[in-house]
Amino acid sequence: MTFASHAFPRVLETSIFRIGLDDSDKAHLGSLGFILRRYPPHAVISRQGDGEDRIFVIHSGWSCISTDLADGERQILDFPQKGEFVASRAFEGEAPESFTAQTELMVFEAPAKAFVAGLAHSPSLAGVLLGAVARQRAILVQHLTNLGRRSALIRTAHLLLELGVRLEKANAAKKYGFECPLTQYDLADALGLTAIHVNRMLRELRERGYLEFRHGSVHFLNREGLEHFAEFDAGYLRLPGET
Amino acid sequence: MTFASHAFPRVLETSIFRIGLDDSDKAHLGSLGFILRRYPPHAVISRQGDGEDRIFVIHSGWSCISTDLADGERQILDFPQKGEFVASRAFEGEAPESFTAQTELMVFEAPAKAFVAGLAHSPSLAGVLLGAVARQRAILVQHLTNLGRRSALIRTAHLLLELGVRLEKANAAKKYGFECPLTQYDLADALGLTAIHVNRMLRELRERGYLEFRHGSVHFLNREGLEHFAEFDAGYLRLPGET
DNA sequence: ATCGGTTCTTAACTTAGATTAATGGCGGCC
DNA sequence: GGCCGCCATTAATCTAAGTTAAGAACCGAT
Repeated sequence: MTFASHAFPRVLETSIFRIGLDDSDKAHLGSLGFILRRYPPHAVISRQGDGEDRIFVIHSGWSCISTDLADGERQILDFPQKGEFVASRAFEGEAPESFTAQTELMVFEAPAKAFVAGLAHSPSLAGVLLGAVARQRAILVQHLTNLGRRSALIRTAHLLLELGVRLEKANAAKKYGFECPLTQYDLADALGLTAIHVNRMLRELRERGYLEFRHGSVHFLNREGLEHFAEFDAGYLRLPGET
Repeated sequence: MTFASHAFPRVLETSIFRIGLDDSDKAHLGSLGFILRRYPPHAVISRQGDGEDRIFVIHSGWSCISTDLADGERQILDFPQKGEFVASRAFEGEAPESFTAQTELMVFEAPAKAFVAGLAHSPSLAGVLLGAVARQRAILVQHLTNLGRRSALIRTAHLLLELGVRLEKANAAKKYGFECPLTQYDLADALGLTAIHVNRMLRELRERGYLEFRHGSVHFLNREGLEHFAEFDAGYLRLPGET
């Protein structure tokens, strides 16, 4: 009994894999070789172009998945949260994305090969994985829509609302908001803006009485109003099978 | 022997599913109930919010996948091409995206349930599906990066280069370019720009000697130069297993 | 306690892309 | 043939967001 075999089932309870698996599936998941690892802040866990063959389940801490551009800029694709899984292109081929820790980060890791091979023995696990992949896709699609067709102000609000809901689903939010160690530069790289403009947008949201983002935590002041203003509908964050 | 059972194997030869399947897998695929259907231009095949349970493989024609915004605008997510598959959220739950024909469109359709159930009996098909899903994700990720961090000019070039490569892989490109029935409004909705600005960007690309887009066809004049200018690297369009 | 780095904040100015408006081409249809 | 609707094209103007610059607040390290 390693540390991992203790902690892993516990994380599953609030994870993306919590729905649709019976005990034997979960036992099976536990046998796929997930081990718990720790990365320090700013550690690059996998770099764009690597031949990557691990899959990850977040245990705690913040990280980001990003593409790196030629001129040194980056586009952040997502901030995966506790219980969510990361497998940029683990299902074969080189990783077109980087995975970087932002705070101290604890993740469960397993070799992708073992994981994929394991799917053949557990149809319900395969189904749950497809559901999780579909949810990731929906998140990416909303992000893309944000960048393409929404104003900077709404875009910023939308991202913070989304993170709020995802953290709630992972039981990692507070009643009024959530802890968020992201800098305004991080937000800018996710939102396709400059950090200066993000600062303006946060001020605007504060002045309009929607939310405060100070000292590393987001505090919703008028969440319902904000959701309406940002045309935010959390439906896309629901897991298949979740009510 | 229906029409479909004739045409379907033939399309597979140039499709996303061409690699990694042996004859028995292909026979299995053929038994999943794919039928060939025709949709007229502008037909809405599935609408955002539908409980959707079909999956599609494009046979011929152009279509788009999009999200519809409250104010009547839309963000086009992708233009799926011959041999590629479409299954917005078919793996359970409601479709957060619309699927619309742009020209006359021929597609193979099958019930998602039968397809997903079939995966359990064919591990290699499941693996190939995961690969196809990973490629779709990579396309989406490039699109997102385009919107977030690239200029309108490069963004436009990048999209046209991508479509060129995808059509070549489907054996549907000409030596110097490809037929493209998209309007500048369609491009605008994909690129997060206005049609007027797309027009300016196409003129600019023409004046710089990179490409011409006239009378429904894209003609590359200096493809290598353009790929360099647009930082375009087709690696992300490769299928796992493809050389 | 002081220094240096990182992050936040604000103001002044510039620019890429949106908006508005107008024109011409082209194909379908009565 | 002439009308109508869609699409391409261009110019003039406006605005959201970027750029540059410069402090202030905060933090850890010496």
